[in-house]
Amino acid sequence: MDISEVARRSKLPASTLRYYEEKGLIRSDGRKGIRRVYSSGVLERLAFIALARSAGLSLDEIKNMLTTEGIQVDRELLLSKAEALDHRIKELQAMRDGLRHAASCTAPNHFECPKFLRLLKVANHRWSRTRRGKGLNPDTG
Amino acid sequence: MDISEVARRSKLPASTLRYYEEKGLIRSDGRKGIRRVYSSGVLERLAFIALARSAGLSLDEIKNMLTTEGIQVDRELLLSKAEALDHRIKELQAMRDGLRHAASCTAPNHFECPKFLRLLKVANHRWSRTRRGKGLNPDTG
DNA sequence: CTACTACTTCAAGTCAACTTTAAGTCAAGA
DNA sequence: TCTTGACTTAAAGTTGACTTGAAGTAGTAG
Repeated sequence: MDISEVARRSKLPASTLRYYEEKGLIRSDGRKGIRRVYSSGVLERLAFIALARSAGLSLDEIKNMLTTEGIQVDRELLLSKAEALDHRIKELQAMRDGLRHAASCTAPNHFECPKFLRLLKVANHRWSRTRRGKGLNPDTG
Repeated sequence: MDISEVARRSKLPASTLRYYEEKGLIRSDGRKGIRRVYSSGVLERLAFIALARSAGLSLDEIKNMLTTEGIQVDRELLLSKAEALDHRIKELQAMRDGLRHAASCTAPNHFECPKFLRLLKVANHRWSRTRRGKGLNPDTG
């Protein structure tokens, strides 16, 4: 496959594929002249990267979970990422429930609604235990 | 409260509070001389913002969910955000399950493990239905 | 051979969300 | 009164993840 086919099948722009290669997340299997040639395995790899990105992992973190061949076998790392995701899932569930409640709650100001405040508090407590470093995860819904 | 107390209680740097004010997410209730004075309600507001941020919403999106007084009463908006969060939660669950499986799976290469690939595929299918615009999550930061 | 087009590299630009810096203000204590 | 220190503003800098632009190259159609 050439880069345009990978781009088409992965729905990523070619520039992103080059960028990922530069960062060491994927490899082209060789060149045909000056042009990159990819094997089909790159698509699964890109699918994994996309999923991990959408789960809020940084490219560096993702890189650490990958080898040239496949997924890193560092069980500790994998499990700790899974654990972190689990916390994040609970935050999102609290947020979702909070929004649904706010949508149906008749209180004039949600910041005075006990149920809403409780959801906020639960999530915030979890979040302060959970957060790493100083930044949040940079991703959108 | 002055800004340092809000900073201490919200665990956000004062610079962030000023930045949020500049962006219209929070307000100081007045000034004592040149200095900002806050009412305690700002803490709940900041808690909501923190939760929404950690759920992946941008400051602009969050701003749209807030009024000067509290949470926006636009049920449509709130419910659609909740819906989007629900999709995201399922992505994260797929990722988490994928990682846990990878950690325990004995296959030499996870990209050849049917169970792992199935998890990838499920998540990616959902993702392509879910994604908006062309890019992945902008992020970050 | 010439044109065309899809690739290539490298550098610079963009964006969100902050953070840092420089220069100034003000209330309080020695 | 002078100094200290926590605040203030406006502007510039930072980071991660890309994107864009300029200039060059290689396979192919005419």
